[in-house]
Amino acid sequence: MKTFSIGEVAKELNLTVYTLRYYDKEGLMPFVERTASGTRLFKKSDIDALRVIECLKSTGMPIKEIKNFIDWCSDGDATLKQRYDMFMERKANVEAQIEELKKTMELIEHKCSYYKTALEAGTEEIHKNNKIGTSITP
Amino acid sequence: MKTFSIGEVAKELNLTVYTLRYYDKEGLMPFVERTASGTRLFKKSDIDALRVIECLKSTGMPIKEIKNFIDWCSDGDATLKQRYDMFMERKANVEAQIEELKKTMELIEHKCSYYKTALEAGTEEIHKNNKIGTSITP
DNA sequence: TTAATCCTTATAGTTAACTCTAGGTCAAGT
DNA sequence: ACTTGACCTAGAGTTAACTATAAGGATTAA
Repeated sequence: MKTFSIGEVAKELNLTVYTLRYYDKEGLMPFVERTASGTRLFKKSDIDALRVIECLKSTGMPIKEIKNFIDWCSDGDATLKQRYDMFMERKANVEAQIEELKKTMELIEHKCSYYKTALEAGTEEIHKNNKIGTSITP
Repeated sequence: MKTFSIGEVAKELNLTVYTLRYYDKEGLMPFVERTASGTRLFKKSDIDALRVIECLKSTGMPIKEIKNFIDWCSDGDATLKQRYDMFMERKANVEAQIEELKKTMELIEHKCSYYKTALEAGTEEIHKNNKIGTSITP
């Protein structure tokens, strides 16, 4: 079976080898095998697992919690419920994050048009006697 | 004009007084006035400005960059272009973040259904002979 | 007036997630 | 044989963003 070096995996996932070794140290990759002399041998499935880890990371999940999940995976079917619950919670969490970003977007877009108008007028003064709340400070 | 104490502002914005003082130290609130004895007096407009700061923070903007923006605000009309460009860049950035989260969401949802099926079957084995790529490791 | 409850500064400590260095091993090429 | 470059570990250093502590000053309520 084809295997990959830590350098190859780092390139593939846009991570550094330092980061991968750090993840390993934190217990995120107990499944990665080694040669007799200690060099890591990554399988295709290990890279897939790392993609899942990156996915969880991108939801803002801290590494220690990701480790819990990895441990549950090693523990087998007894932890299916925990893992299901975890992903359901992640789902709700990501939905909330998207909503939050959409709210943020509204204010950002307001600022874009505020500055567009000001830029066209050459001065922010144009907004100064706007008292009806269409502008947001500053 | 009505003013607010640091404690009131902290409560209003769901921040701690430590955080607000930290922001001040980092130069994010040069507009906040003080009493003769040094106590901060926040105006309504200062709270609005802090909301904008929180908005920028929620886009993932580091505090040092937010400080640049605050400095530009103090510099007046000469910096309108920078500020406009900054918000346009933030807009693109937030759009990208939302897209990223939507991609993340797809994998998370896949995992939810993967574990739902496994949970119903009582075992992950149910997915083991699925070779057509509808499952994602682990 | 005295106690409580704010506020202040300066400075130290914490946490997460890297990021790097030093010193060493190993396999391939010249 | 030797050099090059990628790998290894242990452990130190970095950065951002808080978070807390110590020591003290001001304001209010009994």
